[in-house]
Amino acid sequence: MCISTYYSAYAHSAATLIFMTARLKGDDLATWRAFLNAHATIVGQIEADLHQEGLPPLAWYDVLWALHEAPDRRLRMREVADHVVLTRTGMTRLVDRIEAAGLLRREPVPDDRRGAFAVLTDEGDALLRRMWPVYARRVRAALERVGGT
Amino acid sequence: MCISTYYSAYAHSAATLIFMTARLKGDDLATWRAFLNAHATIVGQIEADLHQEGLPPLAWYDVLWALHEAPDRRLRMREVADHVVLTRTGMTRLVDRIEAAGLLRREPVPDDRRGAFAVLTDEGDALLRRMWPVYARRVRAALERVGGT
DNA sequence: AAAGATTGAATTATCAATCTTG
DNA sequence: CAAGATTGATAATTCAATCTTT
Repeated sequence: MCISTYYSAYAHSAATLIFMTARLKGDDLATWRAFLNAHATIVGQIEADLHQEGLPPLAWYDVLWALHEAPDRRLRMREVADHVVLTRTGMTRLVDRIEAAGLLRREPVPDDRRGAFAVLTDEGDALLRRMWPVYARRVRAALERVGGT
Repeated sequence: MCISTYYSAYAHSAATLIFMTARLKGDDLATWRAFLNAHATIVGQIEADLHQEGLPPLAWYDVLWALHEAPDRRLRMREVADHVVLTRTGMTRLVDRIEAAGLLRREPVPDDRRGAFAVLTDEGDALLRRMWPVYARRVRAALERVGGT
């Protein structure tokens, strides 16, 4: 199994993916550095493409996508932070910026007056759809290079 | 082949690693999200461990390690930036901090008076060796989980 | 007191402009 | 003018402290 499979919260989906890995020699360092290189390269390409097209960075995409997938297109602040893997405080500020751009709005939580929902707006949904092809192009290219179907 | 193999600049080494990947269905999005999750999780664990032990962050390790591997334990600023995958400007500041900590020193380049070398100091080498086991523990754990030798 | 979320101060990263040398 | 590297202004991230509600 490849590193990424184990940590996947998405491998359960209908789209089954099976990674088989054989390492002839157990050089963990080289394996890990290869992994880091792949990540930096692909993420860098995606960020460059988005910037080129005048679109927001990857972090915004992650937030918008998480909201898009959620029931009623809304998540608690805490849940957003968990999805995006960012500190709570960083999330507050990031959501501030995305909200200022009109891509999401905050709403109170009926049952719990401490909390706040982040809710995807129609504008946010529209932008998400504009970002997707740019994002997907690079991901697909990266995966084709390694021999995917 | 796994994503990471293709992008590896290290796969040429004596420690041959062969990743074979088969995806039964071509769900690139799920594959990619698995990859992102793996990266965020493992890097987060390493950073947490380093902080716990009172050691510098991963970025410092990357710089020190690159210098350690280089001939005469030195690299041009540009070369360091390439190894670590960071902007030139960010590299200047990062090297400033590491230099202030005494872990490396700048030296002029004989042939090219524009340039500067970053040279690993003995203190830097010593710290690198203290960071290594903390770093390696997590990497090894991550790779064992996916069935490596 | 603990959980959810925000704010202020300090660190770190990014963008454009600058300076020196080739 | 292009390459190597740094600097200044700006934006984003992190840490600790705060505020409200449970």
